[in-house]
Amino acid sequence: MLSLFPDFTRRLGRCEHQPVGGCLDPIMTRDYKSTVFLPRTDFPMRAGLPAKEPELLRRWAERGLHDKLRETSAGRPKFILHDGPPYANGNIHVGHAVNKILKDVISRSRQMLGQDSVYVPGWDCHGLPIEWKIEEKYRAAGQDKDQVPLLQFREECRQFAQEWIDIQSEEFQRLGVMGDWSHPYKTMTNAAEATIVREIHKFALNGGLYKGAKPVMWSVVEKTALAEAEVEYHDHTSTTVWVRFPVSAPATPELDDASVVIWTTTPWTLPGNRAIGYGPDLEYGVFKVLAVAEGSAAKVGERLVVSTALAEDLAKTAGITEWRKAHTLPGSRLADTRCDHPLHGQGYDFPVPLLPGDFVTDDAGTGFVHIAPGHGEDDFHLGRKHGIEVPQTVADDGTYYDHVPLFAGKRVYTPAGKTGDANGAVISAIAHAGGLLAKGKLVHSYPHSWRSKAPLIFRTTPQWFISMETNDLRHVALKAIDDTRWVPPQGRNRIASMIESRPDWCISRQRAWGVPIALFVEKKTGKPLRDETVLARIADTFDLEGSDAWFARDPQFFLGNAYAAADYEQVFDIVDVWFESGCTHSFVLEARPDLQWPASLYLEGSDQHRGWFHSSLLESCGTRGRAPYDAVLTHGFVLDEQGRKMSKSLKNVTAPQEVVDKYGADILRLWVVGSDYSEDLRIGPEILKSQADLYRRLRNTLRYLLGALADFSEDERIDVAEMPELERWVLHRLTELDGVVRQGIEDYDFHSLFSALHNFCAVDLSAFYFDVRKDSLYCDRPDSTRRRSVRTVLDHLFSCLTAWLAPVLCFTTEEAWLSRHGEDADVSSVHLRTFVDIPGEWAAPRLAAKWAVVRDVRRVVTGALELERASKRIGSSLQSSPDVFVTPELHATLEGVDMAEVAITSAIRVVDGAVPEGAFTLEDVPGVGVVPVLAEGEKCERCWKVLPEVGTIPAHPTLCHRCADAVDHLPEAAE
RNA sequence: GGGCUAGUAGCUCAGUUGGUUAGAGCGCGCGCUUGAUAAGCGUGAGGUCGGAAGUUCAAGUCUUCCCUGGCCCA
Repeated sequence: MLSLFPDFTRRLGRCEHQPVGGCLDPIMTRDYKSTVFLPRTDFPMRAGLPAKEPELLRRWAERGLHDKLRETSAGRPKFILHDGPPYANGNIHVGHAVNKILKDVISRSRQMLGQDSVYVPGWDCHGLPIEWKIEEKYRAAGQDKDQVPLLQFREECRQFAQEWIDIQSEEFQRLGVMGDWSHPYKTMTNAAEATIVREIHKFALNGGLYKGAKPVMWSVVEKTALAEAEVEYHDHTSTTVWVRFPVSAPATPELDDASVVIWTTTPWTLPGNRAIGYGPDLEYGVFKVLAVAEGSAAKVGERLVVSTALAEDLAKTAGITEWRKAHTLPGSRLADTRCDHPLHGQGYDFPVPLLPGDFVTDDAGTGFVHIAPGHGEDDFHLGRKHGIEVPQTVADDGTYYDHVPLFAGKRVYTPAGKTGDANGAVISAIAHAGGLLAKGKLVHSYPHSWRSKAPLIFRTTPQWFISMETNDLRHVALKAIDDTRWVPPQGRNRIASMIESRPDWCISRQRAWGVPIALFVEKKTGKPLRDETVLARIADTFDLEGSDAWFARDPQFFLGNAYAAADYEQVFDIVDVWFESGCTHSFVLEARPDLQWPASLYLEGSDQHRGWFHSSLLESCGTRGRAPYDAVLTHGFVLDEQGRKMSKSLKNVTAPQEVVDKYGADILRLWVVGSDYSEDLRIGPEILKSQADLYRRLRNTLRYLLGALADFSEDERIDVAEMPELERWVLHRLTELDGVVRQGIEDYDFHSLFSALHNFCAVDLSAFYFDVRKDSLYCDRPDSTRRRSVRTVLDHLFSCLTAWLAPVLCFTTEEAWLSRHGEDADVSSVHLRTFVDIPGEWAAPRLAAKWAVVRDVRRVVTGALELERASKRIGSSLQSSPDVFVTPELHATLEGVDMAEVAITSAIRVVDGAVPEGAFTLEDVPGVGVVPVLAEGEKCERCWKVLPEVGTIPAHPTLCHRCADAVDHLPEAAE
């Protein structure tokens, strides 16, 4: 017998590509390679996802997969993930992608868990940013948008929104997001607008809605309020003044004959002063002036009250050269003291109380803040809290109203945006009255209009509010927070602390693109008309004509015959877009028969604790008494690889469109579940590359299964009881993973679910099970129990893995599924399946414990072989036939286990005995030692094992017994 | 400035009520295989657990302070 290998084998390998007749060896061996059952599949190793994914999307669309899903899952318990609407403005960014992918993974998981998971995407359409875009267009054309008819302007906004909805819809669908894309919801449809106005009316009817006032950023140049986003900050030089407010009613004797000193950068707000704020935790001093510098406005002998920490500064500024601290007072002692206004006796004769304010600090000024409720946020809230009226002093053009004593008609800012005469007039009047202690200049950051660049003022304007106290809204909302599941649980605190402290909800905006607060206010009483017939007529008209009707129709149409339009003022304010999106639960969940109220889940970025979660909660609690959701899940924000915010200037932006084009959506989806989205997520080139690596492992696992399962037939299937232990161990692992998968879905913990699956594919399957079973798959007789067992298990693996991975790798699993089952399958999409119902008999914990030991022993063997390889004594592990020395306990445990098979050696000797000197051991596997031994015999040309029997079979002189038998019983198909 | 939150190997993440030499997967180096081959297997190197101080027999884990990020407010 000639020793034909390894060279001969290599030659055979090369012969593949030559004409068959030309390479047969003269001594009539066969080309046994063709008798080996190698994996066969058309599922490519390289995915080509950017091209493949659109094909699958087309296939799903053609076959109406979404509708089919709805049909087949009719009657199942519903899972309703209610979509938070993105704003219909601009292409999607990676933050949108995270949000939508996460929603999709959750929705699909629930579907495959056996629920009817209906996802209806939606869009937020109204609001400022779209309005700007349209305004910009007119400005660019040199037109004033105020000249454009309102309805035409709104129509352009509507079209703009719709254009972006179409684009975003495409982009979302490209990510594989499954939903009712043919019937999304939009806040600008007639039905939505009608429902929104009905919800406003509910608040009007239940008394929650009231007309009040609120300070807003106001441009006197443009005569309009500005939203925060329209404001930019620039340096501005302000005139600052220190002003005495004589104490008129001291609550404590130390304040007798003293004056409280305030400091302000806006002297023009002093006519609007109604109180003084102090810091309850600050320390104050009463100082008696003993000497002053020349020209100082301070008077020797007077007593001034200021914060101790700022006294020095004041003395310097006011030219006080010597003073004595008469008393030290904690802020709390100032309570209930009243002062006079510095212009007392000239029309400013109201009391000026001292009020505690947490916002008062001793960083700058005097530790006292003059409170003008009409001209500042803190001022307004503090005044409101203490029942102080809000004086209206400045008109929309920046002049004092006629009713303002001394200063009527003076200007804060001119129509050109320059400083007017108001400051000077106020300062000189106070100086004349003896109230001015000092003045100066300050350069500081100050709000300006983004458009005119003119400085802004705070001005109180009439607005509509929803009361947090009427109908006990605050408490109802807090109770609703308690009754909701928050994931992660910190979300509960976050939103609760906001609800606890938030002021009433200002829902009015002076804008054009949105839903009007469609009410009539009776001129005589100032009260909104609460006639249900009229309100219903308004909403019903909106249903038919949209909210444009409010602007297009005669008000008498809505009022009907019962009221005269002349007696009522029609409200044209637009409702806050947060109120609109806070109503989605009504016009989507309640309106659609395929959905249900409340939602199972709301899922957005953590900023929505102040946004959509918040407004939806208040809206629903105010009208329905509970939250519109059972659970709320939040995710973090997407940062770059260094954990920095993405920005164009840093050039660290990752665009989802680019990821999809380069890697495919499945990679992006993998990244989402591979990240801990309860915290901020990071993305960038390196992270994407490693996700692509993870993907490759999963794809190749599916590919190997497909190849090994080629032509699998039901006849091959074998009962669990007849399977080898190794196969039963795999089934046990499937049982465990099934638990991990279901728990992960329940906890929305996809990261651990996913790493468990990946680990399983990499460690248990690829590195162990597949590697061990290649021999059986490639070389055993197809009708052998062992090979049939393997293929049965591979079939289960394929079935489980494709289902478990389908919610994440929605494209790849479908590709694999179709590759296996083709067009003929009863189930034409992996997404129409549910997770496999794992038979109870698969669980085998004791077997698992045993095989953990087997794998420990295996590690010692592979470790020993590695040394052999390193010293070039062997290459393939099949060239070895090691001796394994084990303790008696281990020996008993390994009873019945074919360690040669497990360790992929040609033979093995497991010896019950002490580890000999020089044997290979591993520290963490005590009682096991391996002595390498070269395998004896010849190499079987078919299975490559080195066995003594090779050469003893006359018909097949180069084969082992098993292979000779297999070759003699080749199935016809394999020939 | 306030509320919430994070910082563990190059990357993504585990680290239970404080308890041995801090783990996994990926990537990386080396070797093997060439019958999963732009694959597969084995093996190795990599961490002062953001920093400092403290509590303790013992700290990645508890306390305080600081640094660097993120979201929401002011």
